[in-house]
Amino acid sequence: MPGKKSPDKIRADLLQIYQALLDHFGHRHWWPGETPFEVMIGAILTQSTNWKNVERAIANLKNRDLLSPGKMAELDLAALASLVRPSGYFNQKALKLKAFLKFFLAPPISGSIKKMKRIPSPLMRQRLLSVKGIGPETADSILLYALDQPVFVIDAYTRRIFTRLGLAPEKISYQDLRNFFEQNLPRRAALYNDYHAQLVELGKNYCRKKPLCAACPLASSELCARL
DNA sequence: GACCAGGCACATC
DNA sequence: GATGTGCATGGT
Repeated sequence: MPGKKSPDKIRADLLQIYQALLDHFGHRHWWPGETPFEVMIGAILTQSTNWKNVERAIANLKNRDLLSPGKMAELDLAALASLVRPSGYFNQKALKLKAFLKFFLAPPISGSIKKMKRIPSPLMRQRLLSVKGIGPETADSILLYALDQPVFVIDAYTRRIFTRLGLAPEKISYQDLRNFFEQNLPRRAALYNDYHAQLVELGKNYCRKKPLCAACPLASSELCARL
């Protein structure tokens, strides 16, 4: 990060932003999902999609008792696509789910979250990225929210908010922005978990393309460059 | 009816 | 490496 600010100042700002969001929204208790497997499926389904629509898709699977790796793997592609239809891009997502299930059920993971957790996080990330349909954000969401690894998830909200705050250039790469957080925050999965969740909440409610700055929880903190 | 939502793969320059 | 495009439902 190009910065006139000292590392100490950057770290203080990052923690101050988190605290302001935590005070305003309360702990977010993410990820919304009952099991690590459900979290991973949700991570794929939520790509560029409103979470409400993902919930409908997951409900379709749950209501038919199909939200399990074995049962989903047995479904034919058209049936799976039909079930996840509400989440949008349903043909693409059915293919992505199939690719992930194949990866998840095959050795060395063999359908075991424990085995997944045992694989060192950078290697696990690399393997997730090799699955068609899993990109950087989805891989990191799985690492953080399903496997409890201290990996900071970057999404469109994170980029927009930190650009607005003047803390990141607009065209910063995924990896550079992720490094910015991981190098300036204590390496704790629980912190990364709720910090990202807070940013999504902020992004959904205030820091949209048309800024709604007046009521933003960061307005009074004098952190937002738009104020 | 336009715009947006917790991306990604692929083509092209 | 940067930029453009297809994928698609459902809410505002």
